[in-house]
Amino acid sequence: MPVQLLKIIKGQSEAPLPSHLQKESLQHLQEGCDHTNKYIQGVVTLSYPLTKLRDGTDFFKIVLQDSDSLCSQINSINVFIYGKMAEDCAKIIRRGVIFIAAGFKVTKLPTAIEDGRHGCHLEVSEEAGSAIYVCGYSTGFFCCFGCFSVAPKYVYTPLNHLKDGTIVNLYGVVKFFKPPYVSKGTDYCSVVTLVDPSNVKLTCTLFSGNVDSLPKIYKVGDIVRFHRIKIREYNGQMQGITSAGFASLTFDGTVGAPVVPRTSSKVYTFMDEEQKTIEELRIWAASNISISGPAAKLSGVQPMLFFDLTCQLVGKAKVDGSSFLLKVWDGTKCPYPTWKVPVETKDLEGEKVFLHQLRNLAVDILVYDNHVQLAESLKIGSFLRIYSIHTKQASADNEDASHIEFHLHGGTCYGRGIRVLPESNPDVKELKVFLESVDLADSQNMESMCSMDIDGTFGSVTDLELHLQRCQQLSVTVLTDHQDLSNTELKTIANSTAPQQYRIRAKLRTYKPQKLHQSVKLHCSKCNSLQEVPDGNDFDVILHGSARTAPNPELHNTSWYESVMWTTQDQKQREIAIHFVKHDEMLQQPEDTLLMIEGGTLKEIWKLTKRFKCVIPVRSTEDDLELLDLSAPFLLQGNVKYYG
DNA sequence: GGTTAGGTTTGG
Repeated sequence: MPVQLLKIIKGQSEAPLPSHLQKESLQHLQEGCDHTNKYIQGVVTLSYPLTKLRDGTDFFKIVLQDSDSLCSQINSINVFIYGKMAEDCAKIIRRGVIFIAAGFKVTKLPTAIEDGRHGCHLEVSEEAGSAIYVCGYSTGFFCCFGCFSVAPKYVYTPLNHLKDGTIVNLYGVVKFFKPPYVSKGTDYCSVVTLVDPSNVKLTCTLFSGNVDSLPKIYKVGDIVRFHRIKIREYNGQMQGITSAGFASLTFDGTVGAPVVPRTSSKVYTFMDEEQKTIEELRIWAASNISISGPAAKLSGVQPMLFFDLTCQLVGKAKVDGSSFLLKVWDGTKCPYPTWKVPVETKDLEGEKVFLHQLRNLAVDILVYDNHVQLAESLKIGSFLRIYSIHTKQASADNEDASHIEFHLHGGTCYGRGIRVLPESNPDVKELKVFLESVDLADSQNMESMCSMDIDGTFGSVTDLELHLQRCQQLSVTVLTDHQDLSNTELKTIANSTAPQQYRIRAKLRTYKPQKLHQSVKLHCSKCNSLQEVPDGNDFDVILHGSARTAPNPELHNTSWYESVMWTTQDQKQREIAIHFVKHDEMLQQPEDTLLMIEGGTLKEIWKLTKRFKCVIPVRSTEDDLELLDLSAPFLLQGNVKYYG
């Protein structure tokens, strides 16, 4: 955890500290106690110049005053900060700032105790897993808690408001980028084109002697925050260029992904406001930036195309002055025979046994010219993204079989280049899991699968290829409206907050309702359950069930209905009762009559609905007539059925 | 502080 600057409002840090941390007061600090989940907060009343210890470690000492116990006898403590944190803190800590530390070590002071100071001191370092938060700059000397000025507030300029000759701060979504490469001058260079909701593009040319201080962009759609970028006019367009003090943060552009900045600077401001900006830009980008489909896998390559490959480096070799060989794999099998670059075994760096095991899965990528220097520096086992690899189909003169070659040509057009991905990268995490699942023994028996006819007939087509082919097919149903919206991945939509407008292109897997009558459901407002409306068959089953209860003669002929009963002539000899409901103690004409029926079949009920106004299927209990199962209609009127 | 590059692919 680097040193972070927080903003202060009324003495409270605005960006909340990790919730597991509890504040510890100075009085309760003791050597040997567990302070894992504690933090200490106070005002810096003294700071000493940054020095080096005998072993070269940077060392920075401050005195911290516990603002909650100003009156108590012990209200301050020495804090020793070591290493990189010392260097970082020395840059930003002044008398009067609020200092918060977690993950500290409490050690007894070997020296005499000064007035009012704690008998112990705190030790803080990156190695010890400490985290430091520094809140609010104070311009003057010590002042009372709660009246600090606010950390410098940054103003961000939308891309449509940029003016020549200014130095600005801005946010943008990466539309295009060239990963850092060695320029012909003294620096690394990275070209980044941004867009923002103003729909204005800005191409920035970023230079730095330190490759780590250039933005860590891994893919189009990443979001960046640039501080102190100079705006100039070039060829009639605004252009961004690094100025002194340029700093950047880069964020994954995926909606719903954690908002964690990728940065090289240990000290940066990042508050709730920034988090909100990133989340808003992600949602804007989701429907306004086309992110080139799913990343290609080796199993999905075709001859004559350019693609970005996320892979692991398993071997490398110098070929000649202007080209360098990288052997990589991504766990999938290229469906074509691949070119093997001839190199002497002694020139090949990499685990020999592993390379042999991977002989059917690893591919040779030849990188040229300006990429050689970077390729040479790569470590075996590292995870890479190689941008704009060219697949070339070629047939060797002395062989009949054609093969596919992978080239990373010289130059940086279209973002050609190589980038090392950290293990924390989500794509790397996914790749690692996949690589671990690959059965190498199995892959070594794949020689025969490798044979592919020259005319391009598929010898072995993996599921993934089939999937890709399906995705590439034209849609049968084409939405003619909303052409202005670009397509959004379903994953992005699932992670977004409603309401939003999207356009999708997707493969139909299933649909509901399968039958039209299922588009209406029965709903119970009490238990909130939904049930299918029974079709004719279901109703018949319910009627059969209720027919097992014989009509109860005691319930016949009451003041409000007259009953008729008969037994069917068929073998089943069902008893059927029909109760004609009276109106004003009078029976009505059939077309005005409401009747109740016990023991009827579906067919018989249909017939009755043709003749009589309303039919209610019922059954007898000991002392009353009751409706059937509520999933059956309780009232039939002509063709209309009423459900409970 | 200045230089580099200033998006638009394919030779090996």
